[in-house]
Amino acid sequence: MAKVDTSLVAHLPLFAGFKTEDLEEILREARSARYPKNSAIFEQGADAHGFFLLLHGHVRAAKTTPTGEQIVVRYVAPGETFGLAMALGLTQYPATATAVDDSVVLIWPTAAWPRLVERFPSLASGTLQTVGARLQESHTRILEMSTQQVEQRVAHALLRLAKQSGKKLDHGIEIDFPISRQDIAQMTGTTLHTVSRILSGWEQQGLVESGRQRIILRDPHRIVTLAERNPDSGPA
Amino acid sequence: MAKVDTSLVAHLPLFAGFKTEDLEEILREARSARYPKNSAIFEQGADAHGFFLLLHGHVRAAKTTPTGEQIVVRYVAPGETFGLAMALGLTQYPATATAVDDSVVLIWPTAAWPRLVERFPSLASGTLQTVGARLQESHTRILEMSTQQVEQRVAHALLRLAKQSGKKLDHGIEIDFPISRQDIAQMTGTTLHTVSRILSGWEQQGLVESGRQRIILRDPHRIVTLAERNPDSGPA
DNA sequence: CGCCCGTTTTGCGCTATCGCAAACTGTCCG
DNA sequence: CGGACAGTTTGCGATAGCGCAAAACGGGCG
Repeated sequence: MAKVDTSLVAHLPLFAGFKTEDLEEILREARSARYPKNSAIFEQGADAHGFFLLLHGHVRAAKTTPTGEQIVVRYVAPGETFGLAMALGLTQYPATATAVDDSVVLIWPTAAWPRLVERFPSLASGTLQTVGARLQESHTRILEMSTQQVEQRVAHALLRLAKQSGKKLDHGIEIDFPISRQDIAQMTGTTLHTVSRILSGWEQQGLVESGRQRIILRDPHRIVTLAERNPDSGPA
Repeated sequence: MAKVDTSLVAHLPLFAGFKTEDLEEILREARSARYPKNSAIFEQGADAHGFFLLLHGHVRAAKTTPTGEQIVVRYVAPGETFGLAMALGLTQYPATATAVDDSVVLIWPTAAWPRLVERFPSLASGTLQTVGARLQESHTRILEMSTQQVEQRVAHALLRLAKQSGKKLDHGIEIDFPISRQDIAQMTGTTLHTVSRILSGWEQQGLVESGRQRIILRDPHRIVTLAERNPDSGPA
């Protein structure tokens, strides 16, 4: 079991205000693991054996229906926690987590959570805020799906991804992990076909540059305009 | 400031395991208030001055877009908390809360939260579970909006309402508060017109009985079938 | 008791988006 | 270097559900 350096996590909001020795105590309970690109981290419905902190890479959390359709719940960026099932009172993971890039995580065993929370109550409050933020995002997403057209939703999704995991280039912002049309469709409640058509259109207008599992926002500002555009304002 | 009887809240999951005197200490920080039908409890964007526990009645939490469209985030039933903004790290309410029936609530001032969690850490864990459950519901809702047709979504919504706030009648289950077609549309991401058409159809088939802001599920079992029905199974 | 207003119902044309199918393409592997 | 394949593009017909408009309804209040 590798020793984990506190410097890796000390700057995270969740651990803000912790003393180095406390951090060490917390990290002592965790082990680290590496997941190669496209490998499963845990499966929806499996017993929640632990909770995770992503150190490197990118992870997709997806939910599957009984009939096999999938949606992407979220993409996890480095520094974020995931697989918190047990803290939320579940015994099984409600979604499947997959590494979309070579990824490194810290894993705490489920059993460690009650102990840690008792010892460090602020962990619970901190996690509460994290989960609260995710709840807000979910509500925003529901609002968007209820009131906006597909093009606007895709615009919002890309902007969010760019903000969370965008790499600045001189000619735009690149989303810093492999993401397919299908993935975007599953984030926005549409089909890969429609996403493809939209991106093709945007590409022609110079808004984006994209290829196989790769998207660069060339003109973020105009995409913001698109995202906020009232559907019936202005001509075609 | 009225004294609040612990027996009102002692049975709630959030307070399970609390000693009577602890409960009294917690309740001492709260005051109760009554909101008549259709009155606002707090507005989206207003400073979060407190958090709430619903004792009697029913409350609708709704989110409004900049352009004025609304969605219903959820209906709050007696025994549930709402307006937890500050516990989630927000300083303003992310939604508007309205009493849809004459309602009675307990209100804790925002400032009491840090004190209470410090004194009773299990409040944080308990709230975490509550919020976690809501997050799951949100994800389920997103999944439904992404993969199901309107009729199925309406079926699911009504079943959920019936489960949460259904009153058993000998000829079915009645949703125990006033709810309009528009409300249901805002819960399922559609229009009141479509909801009206669907309910009309169901009424003819004897699945429901409904009227002005009133819905009775006459045949819950068949509605469950509808909700689970694969869109392309069976003829029209 | 009758009026008024919010709610519900219903018709009809429209279109955004899906669904299917087929062709295309960039990458990785052998 | 040449598949083979996953991912992408694109065309085209079908349709669920929207948007608008108007009428019917039902309850509460003066």
